[in-house]
Amino acid sequence: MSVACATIGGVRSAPTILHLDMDAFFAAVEQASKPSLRGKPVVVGGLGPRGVVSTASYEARVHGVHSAMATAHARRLAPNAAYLYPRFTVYRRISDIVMTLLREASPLIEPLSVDEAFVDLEAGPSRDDPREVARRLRADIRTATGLTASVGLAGSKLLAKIASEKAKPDGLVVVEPGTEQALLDPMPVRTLPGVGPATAEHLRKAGILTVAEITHAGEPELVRLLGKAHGAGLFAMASGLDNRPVVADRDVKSISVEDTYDTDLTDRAHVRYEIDRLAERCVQRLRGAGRSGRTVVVKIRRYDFSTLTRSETLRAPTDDPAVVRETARRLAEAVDTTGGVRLLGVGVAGLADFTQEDLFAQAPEDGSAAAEALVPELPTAPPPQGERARQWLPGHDVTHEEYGPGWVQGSGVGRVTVRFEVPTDTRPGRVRTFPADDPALSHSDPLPLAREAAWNAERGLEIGGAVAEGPGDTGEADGTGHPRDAGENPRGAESGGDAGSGGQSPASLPKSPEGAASGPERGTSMP
DNA sequence: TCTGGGGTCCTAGGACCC
DNA sequence: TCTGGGGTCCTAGGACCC
Repeated sequence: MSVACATIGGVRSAPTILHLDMDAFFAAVEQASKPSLRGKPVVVGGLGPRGVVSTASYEARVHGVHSAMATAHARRLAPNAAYLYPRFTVYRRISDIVMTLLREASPLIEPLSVDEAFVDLEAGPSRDDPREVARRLRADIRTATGLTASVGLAGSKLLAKIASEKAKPDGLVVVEPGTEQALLDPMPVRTLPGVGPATAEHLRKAGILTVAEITHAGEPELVRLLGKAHGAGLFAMASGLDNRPVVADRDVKSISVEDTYDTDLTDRAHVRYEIDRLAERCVQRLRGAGRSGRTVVVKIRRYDFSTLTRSETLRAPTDDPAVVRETARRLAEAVDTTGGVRLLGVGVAGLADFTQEDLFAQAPEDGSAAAEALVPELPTAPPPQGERARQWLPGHDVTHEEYGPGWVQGSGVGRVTVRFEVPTDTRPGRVRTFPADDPALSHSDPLPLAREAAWNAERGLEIGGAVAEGPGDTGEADGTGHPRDAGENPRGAESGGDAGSGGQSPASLPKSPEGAASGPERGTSMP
């Protein structure tokens, strides 16, 4: 922590901690990419029977749709919204731009997710008023991406975060030193980080509903109610005492992958097949990060949502697919899965900093294991379901030989509907329908946003895809400008949502070999 | 139509060691 | 052969966050 600033009671005397949060990030990116969706309700998330909402645009929130809600529920609330699978590669690209701009304000930034970060302005080069820095940042982000961000400025992380929440959407809120407690006192306990449904219920039973009531109860009472760490921490927060520094470069501690299946897995061979594939994906990500790990973890969620984990710590770290697979298999096989399994996961923890090349150091009993490990054994069970149709996921990018670039609006019963428009268009593009197996239609890379392309050019950066002039020009002019909701950002996920939860069960669709990180994956949409 | 995916941190009991 | 006490590692589960 910088020494340049005096602190009083755990809060700086100047509002030099900045929290930035992009507004309805995934949905906003989709609207920037797809002119026909601007001003309209957009919901991004899993689209399958067990999908949940990652992000709803403000137009969709008006109807009561919010993050972490079952997508099926959202469809009932907002049947006319556009429902799209996430495009993580695009979000990450935009995120990189935003983080770059933040780092220019101060090298001490702590990203919390793709769309959110703390910045310690005390560590930055600027002697300007933090308010001015924040104003400039918001303007620069809008220039570079076309998207809006909300910013909170305060003397602590706690208050900066609360402030950015109040600032949404597209605002800036500064917590002036000295006003902290007056701001906190009337807020519901759920406002504090670390207070979720369970803790809130605990507190409610003790008659504690607001932050002020936490401080009034006193620290011993909180410790009694919630335990040492949680109780004491919460009491400090409620009292406005928050010394947590902004920490850059937090180290990853575990890497895991998981899939929820559209229908429960009941067959043991099928479970084993899926465990194998998850282990493979997990190791790919592990290796991609240049890491290895000692502890293999298997996660199983049963038909009744009861969730259990089994883990085993190896003698040495590994990134050997065979070792992870065999360990995961063994752990999974020791669990009673009669009744069905709705989710399986494989993870690796206890990460070490190197990629394990020395296969002999970790070979299992079987002497041939080292050799086998070089050629990862593929899952042996047959793919559970037959034909692999081409997958046209709503929201994902395609190109037609004749009509050019566009995106999948919907698919089903052997057809796919495409809207031909590109981010730089100012009017909605035309819609056309094709046979699902039309050879003229193919998947394509996402195009840069309109502002993104210009920003990249200005900085002399390579663009992730040519800026296309869209052939599909004119279209229905329907600009229904729904009013912007001044409402708050719901708690819960703005990230996550693997496209995979949708449509077709992951079981029936082998993952793209390059792993979970990118692009269209699996699932089909049957509207 | 219930309830995603990727993480972090904390607790608690037992093993094991000194 | 009345058995203390502390530290660390491992495992499992739970709460929480985005």
